[in-house]
Amino acid sequence: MAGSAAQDSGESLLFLTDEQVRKGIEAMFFAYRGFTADPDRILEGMDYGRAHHRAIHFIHRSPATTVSNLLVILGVTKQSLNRVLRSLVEDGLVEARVGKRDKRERHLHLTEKGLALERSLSDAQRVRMRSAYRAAGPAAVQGFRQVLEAMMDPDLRRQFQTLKEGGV
Amino acid sequence: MAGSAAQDSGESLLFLTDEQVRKGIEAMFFAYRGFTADPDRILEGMDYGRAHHRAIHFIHRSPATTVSNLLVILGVTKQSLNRVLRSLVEDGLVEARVGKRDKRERHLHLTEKGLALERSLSDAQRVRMRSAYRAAGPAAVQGFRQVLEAMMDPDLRRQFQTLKEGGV
DNA sequence: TTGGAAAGTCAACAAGGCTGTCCTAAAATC
DNA sequence: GATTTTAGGACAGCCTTGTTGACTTTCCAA
Repeated sequence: MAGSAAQDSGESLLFLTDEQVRKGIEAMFFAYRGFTADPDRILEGMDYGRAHHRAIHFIHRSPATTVSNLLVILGVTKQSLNRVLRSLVEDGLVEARVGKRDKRERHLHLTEKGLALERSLSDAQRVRMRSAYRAAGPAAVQGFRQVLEAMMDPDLRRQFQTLKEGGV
Repeated sequence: MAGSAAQDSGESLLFLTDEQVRKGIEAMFFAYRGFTADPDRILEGMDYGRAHHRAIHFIHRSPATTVSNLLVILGVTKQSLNRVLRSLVEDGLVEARVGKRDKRERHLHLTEKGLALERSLSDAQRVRMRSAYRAAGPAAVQGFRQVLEAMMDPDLRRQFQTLKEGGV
């Protein structure tokens, strides 16, 4: 049966069969495993995990960000993030500077040591990303980004777009 | 350095700036959150989590699959999977039938109750997928699939492609 | 100036990974 | 026929990373 179109209301819907969608779901599952595999390998053995990687990534991404900011971006509870941040600060990868205007806030920065780990993690992840991009081609990459963006929760999409502008 | 093209060997590489790649990484992170959000909401409150969802998905996907098969696909240890399967069997969502040719094997099937939960989970996930696909358009969807496939580990890619053929 | 909200910390618990070990039954091999 | 390998299950204990609940410090506004 292969190409049986569930409904045939014009070619704009033709591609949306349950089969297509299910394949997309599984592709997402398997691809995410690959996506995290390289950093995971680097972190295993050190006392860190994926949670530390995420914190490091976004602190690098938005230096001087506050803990609350990070909470929103990462979507975890502050207690959960706190444990991760504490170990990073203790190990001298992250510096938490008390805010000048608001002393309740802690502004987060990577130290030299933190920057070095960040670089090794993101290098590993970029190698895979880059080779996937190269294999798929520029047009595919654009489609990839469009679908991912459409898949996000609206709140997260806004977060993503803010970061996007900030970084370009 | 921001936008410096690391190497400039023709326009086929030009788009691969660090910025582009970093955005892809973050898009992947945020999109995966959205991807899992709906099933997670359904499962919370029940005694189940994402691990149960994954097992249910792939048992539904490949009925009569064995425990070993599932281990390979899910990429976890048998101890970890066993805990999940045990609770699903106890609760009457999954049936484990002793193999006829090889009595050591257990062939896994969803019961009516299991099928019902599978349906509600995959419906929720498909709604989001479908609307992302619709928003991005057919060409984008193809690119999306190409990049995801290129991002997988070769072993996982083979797993994925096997499932893909089986299902069409 | 005081009471509430916001930012952050500490403690304890749960899910779901992991390793290691031991066990049975069945199949495959010698 | 005896031995080894394979499929699967069970139990113990550990780690990471989520969660809630209770607490302090700081800020701001009534």
